[in-house]
Amino acid sequence: MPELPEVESVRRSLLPIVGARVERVAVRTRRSLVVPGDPPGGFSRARGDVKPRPVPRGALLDGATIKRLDRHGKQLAIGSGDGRALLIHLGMTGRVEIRDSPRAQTHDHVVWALADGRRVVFNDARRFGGVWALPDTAALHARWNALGPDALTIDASDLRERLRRSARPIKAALLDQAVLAGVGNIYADESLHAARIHPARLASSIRADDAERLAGAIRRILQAAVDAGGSTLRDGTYSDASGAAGSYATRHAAYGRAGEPCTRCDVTLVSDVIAQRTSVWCPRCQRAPRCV
DNA sequence: AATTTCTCCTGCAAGC
DNA sequence: TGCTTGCAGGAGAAAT
Repeated sequence: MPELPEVESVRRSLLPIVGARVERVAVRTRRSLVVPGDPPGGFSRARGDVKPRPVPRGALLDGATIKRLDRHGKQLAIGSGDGRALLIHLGMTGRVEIRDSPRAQTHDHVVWALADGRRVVFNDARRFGGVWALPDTAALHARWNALGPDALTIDASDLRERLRRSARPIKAALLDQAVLAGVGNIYADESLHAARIHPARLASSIRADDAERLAGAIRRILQAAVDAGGSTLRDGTYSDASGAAGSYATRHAAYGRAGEPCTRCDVTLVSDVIAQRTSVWCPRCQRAPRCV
């Protein structure tokens, strides 16, 4: 499942399309696309029989030259340089691929045909992801300003300030993109394990020393995962734009390891649902809060 | 206002 | 072998 390291790996692997011109765009699944004027939450979540609006010419960068690739948290922006941008959420199973072959694949939803013959494809089996057509830089800034700071550079005092007034489990707060942008279920469990913090502890109980360990763990783990090209799980769902898998899954200490020994103390890792997400932790290293 | 629950969707694994 | 069932989960909307 793509989180910050996977999205950053996708961004880097897409760099070879900077400078290319988009000749034409094919929308195969309108529901994976949101253009200005679509209902809140995107066309796919509209109630009733809402007729999809046509996609305005140029909204998907057709005719434009790709100038920049940016990322904030788990969101990727492909910009044309004149302010128009494509904002891409990978959701659970979303992929952006550069292909030489024109052959369509199952779950291809949007295809950008470049003037040099390559194709950039948004493919998403589970369709939790999508592409947002943004008309100008203000639209992109509005979306990204609504998110917390990028997790790769979070500092301890900022993190603590953001958690201080929250009566949720720390796990829920870390998954909230308005608190911190980029952490999902894998890296939340990895960071909490490294920082020795129980996932059910109240966010407001995080003290300065906890925040110091947690912010440091988040930055260190995310950077290591970026360096490894992200986490490709056994199901193989994730790979970058060139099809390369990431190797960080071999270094997971908590995620997916319930029932296995803790890498730090050998005690068997346990698992339960916290904040509506399967969570794995070490009952010795990450001490439980009183009422759990 | 803050927090939790519901919902979307498909592929895969386990069980019979 | 082929069916059913359960599970995985990001994040917006709806409910509490």
